[in-house]
Amino acid sequence: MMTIFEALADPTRRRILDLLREQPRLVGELVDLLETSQPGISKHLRVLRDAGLVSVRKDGQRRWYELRPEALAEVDGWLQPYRHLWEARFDRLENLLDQLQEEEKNDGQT
Amino acid sequence: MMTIFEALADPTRRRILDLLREQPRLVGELVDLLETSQPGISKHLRVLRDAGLVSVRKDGQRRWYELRPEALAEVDGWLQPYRHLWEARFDRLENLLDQLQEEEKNDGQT
DNA sequence: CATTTATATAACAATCTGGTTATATAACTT
DNA sequence: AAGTTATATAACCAGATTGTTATATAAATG
Repeated sequence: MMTIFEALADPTRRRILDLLREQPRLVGELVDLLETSQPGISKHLRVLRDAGLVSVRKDGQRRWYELRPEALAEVDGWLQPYRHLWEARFDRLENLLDQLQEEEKNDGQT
Repeated sequence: MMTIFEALADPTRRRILDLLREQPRLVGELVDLLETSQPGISKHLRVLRDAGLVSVRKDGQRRWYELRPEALAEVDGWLQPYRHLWEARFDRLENLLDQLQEEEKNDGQT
């Protein structure tokens, strides 16, 4: 079975999630919005479902697919210990830029 | 070329990043710490390098691989518009649990 | 009831992935 | 200089992934 990370690796699946972020959608809507055959979309939806990223609700012959954003907390959790590392770097970059700007101002005054 | 999301899909590559989070490492160290052949590790490192997730520094015949955490900001950025969605859900769950606990307390008193 | 519609699954082909072994390359060591 | 060490790349293979077409299934419709 696919992990969340593998599920997110495919760009079409990420687009599906982006579309479901706005609202639940029928399979047919997603087929119209993306350029992949209906069976292709159904297969992607199954992967997303198995990974816990979406849920389905039956409505007669239709299927409403809905985002389950909680599933993304796992990715966020993995990312967590890295966050301060890149934020620290951006802070340092910002400081450097501030400093350069400061120096330039001083140059202008001499 | 592989995107960051594809690079992160492989568990061995995620472990490499986790190890580099602590400190820069030589290829040989990673080979010892993970159970994959040296060429296997080198191939993963190339993928990570192409994705911008690590950088290399030559040191004689050795190569120090170092984490480039800024690259992960892209993943964080993709995740960003989802964050409030799952946080809202967790908040609601918390409220529900509080409420249940409250009701239980009241039941005890009757 | 026959037909159409919405979706899922099967079967298949092409490509990609991740691993391995063998080999190349360049830098140390003796 | 010859041998050893660290790493990268080539060549290859098995299995996975993604896409397609054909088909199954169940619900809606005339």
